[in-house]
Amino acid sequence: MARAPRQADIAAAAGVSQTTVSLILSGNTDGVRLSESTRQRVLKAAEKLGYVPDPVATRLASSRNHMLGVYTFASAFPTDVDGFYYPILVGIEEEAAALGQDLVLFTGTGGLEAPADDKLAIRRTRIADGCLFFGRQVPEEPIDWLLGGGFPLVYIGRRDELGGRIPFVGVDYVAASAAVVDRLVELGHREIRYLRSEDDAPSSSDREEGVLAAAEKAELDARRIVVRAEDAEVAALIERWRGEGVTAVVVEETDTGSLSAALLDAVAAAGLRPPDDLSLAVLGQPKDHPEVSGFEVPRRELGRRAVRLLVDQITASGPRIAEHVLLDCIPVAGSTIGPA
Amino acid sequence: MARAPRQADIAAAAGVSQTTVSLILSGNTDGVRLSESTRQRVLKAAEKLGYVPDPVATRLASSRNHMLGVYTFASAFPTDVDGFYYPILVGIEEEAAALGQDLVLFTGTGGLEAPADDKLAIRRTRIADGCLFFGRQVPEEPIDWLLGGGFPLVYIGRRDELGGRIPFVGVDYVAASAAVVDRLVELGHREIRYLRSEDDAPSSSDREEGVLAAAEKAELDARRIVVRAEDAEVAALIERWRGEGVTAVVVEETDTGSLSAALLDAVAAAGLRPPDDLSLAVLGQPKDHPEVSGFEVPRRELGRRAVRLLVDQITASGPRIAEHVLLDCIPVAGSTIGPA
DNA sequence: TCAATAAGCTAATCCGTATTAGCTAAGGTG
DNA sequence: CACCTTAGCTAATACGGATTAGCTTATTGA
Repeated sequence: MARAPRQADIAAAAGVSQTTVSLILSGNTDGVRLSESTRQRVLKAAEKLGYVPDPVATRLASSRNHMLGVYTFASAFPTDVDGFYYPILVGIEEEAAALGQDLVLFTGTGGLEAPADDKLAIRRTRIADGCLFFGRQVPEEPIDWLLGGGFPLVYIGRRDELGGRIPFVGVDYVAASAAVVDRLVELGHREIRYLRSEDDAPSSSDREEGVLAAAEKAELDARRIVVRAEDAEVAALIERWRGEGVTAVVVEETDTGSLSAALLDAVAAAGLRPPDDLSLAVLGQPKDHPEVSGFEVPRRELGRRAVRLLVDQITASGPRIAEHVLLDCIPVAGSTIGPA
Repeated sequence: MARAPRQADIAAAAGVSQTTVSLILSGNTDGVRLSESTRQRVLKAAEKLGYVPDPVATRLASSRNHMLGVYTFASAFPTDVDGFYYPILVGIEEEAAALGQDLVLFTGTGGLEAPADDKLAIRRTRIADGCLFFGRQVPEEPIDWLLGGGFPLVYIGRRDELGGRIPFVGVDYVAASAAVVDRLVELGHREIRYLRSEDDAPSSSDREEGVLAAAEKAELDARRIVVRAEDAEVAALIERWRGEGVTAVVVEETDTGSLSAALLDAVAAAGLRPPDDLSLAVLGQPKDHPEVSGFEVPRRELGRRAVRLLVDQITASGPRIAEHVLLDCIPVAGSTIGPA
């Protein structure tokens, strides 16, 4: 059971020092000069012995090992919100591969663990050159600790915590949501309702902000527009809105997609057919309903961009600057929006 | 920018040596004795400084880092065979989390790279304590190299290459497929066709083997049973089989699921309604068709089991033995099989 | 001919932790 | 009082590669 060959083994085989081997194998860009013949001898010996640098040792000595961490506060492969995060992961993997980076998925971050374990788990991320984070809430203390230590990290999703020091790649839900309402207004709608969940994730607030901004611009009565509701209450709301003369309904799309699904079901159950009986828009893309108007969240691009930002941070020489990127959504015309 | 505290810093703060700190923080189960007061002093200092062991250094020194590699020969998050491998990954993540292991996804294994890169990428897996492999083909040379070096690895899917030295967790397609045909025979079917793709993956051959075994047991004419075809040819086959008096069709389910989908479409297009007009079984579970008879591949369990086997190998003290595990499929009664 | 230069290489050290061998001082034994 | 325990701790080194300072030999210049 032969051990993996080290630089020292190559050195012995080629009759040089370990230093020489290291210099040759790592490119030797410095002022140190080595003859071409030595170079060849070392390279040949390395090839013959099947040498592969030990990434752990490399990292310890030089602090680069071409590994990016991926830290999710839930499961990296979620089963319940099936498919929502998946395209982001696809984007992450694609870009990481393109940039020659491996991915380390930190597990043990499930709900069972105590926050203390979370702290430890987050610190573990330091084994990688940098780390991507996803999740609703930011555990401020460990993240602050990582940032303070100059550890490169990028959040996926907008994060304003810690005084804006957290670099992130987010989605411009405000603009995209406003655009949807703008379009409805253009089509003559005045009685619009915006249905959102009780949950207070940043992405929800952003959408609401966009909706309200567009409503104010159009001088609609903002107070009547926003309606918070649970899935079960949606059917009753539809009935009420009919009485109020509502001509358009906008609903947010969350990661579980249950609220938009409830709305679509309720509308169908009430016998209303969009866009004739009611205009319908979803702020996001409901699963299995490509015909619904709204916008598409560039999830794959989100992943790719986050990886690029992270690698930029890792390779940046100067003092690190928190970078904040907001990606535009792609409008989806759909067939559920029509004139009032 | 304060550097992360090291054991040496704790040692200085507590007035002891780095060795003492290491012993205390790592549990010190050996014969070395330390007083309770020193213990407390060190622990307090560690707590105060916010010490976290450097995972890289730990690994370099001890050769365990609680990281399991995951090596896929394509993308870890495949977009084309969407969802087929996903449950396996879910299982891997669950079990890894349960066992306190992180996951390293090795990328750069896409189609663009030359085989030489594959070799390098595979060797890179040595950063982890062990590695899981998926994929149709086994790149024998690098795998042999890893095995030869005593590196723990487990394949997902049956692998007979390298003289059976490759540990794996597979699925007993032979038995599951035979069971499906047995059931058809019990119901009185004598003219059965087995539709499979041209592709020669082990999982395909296994299914065929099971089908043929059951056919022979029932003394059916084995030569007429197996039919290899492309998706496009399926419609024509259906027509032919009607003429031949075929009463039951069995189709294999591959990772893309395109062949079974083609068959289901063709049957519907021909106006045949199973199980009355024709009995239909799929050797696996076609996406979005839970009503079809056949069996369910325990994909999540596959992932979980592979992780367990890998961790067993890593922690095994004695000489490593290639372990081969075959999991049973879960029969799916479905509603597309009936009496002949 | 003697020093200055340059070419080609290596010794030594570091990164942070784990581990082994062994040292010291206090207490006990014959 | 010399001898042995034993408790309590540390020096030294390994792990594998990166890096810096500097050491030999030729070669050149005056």
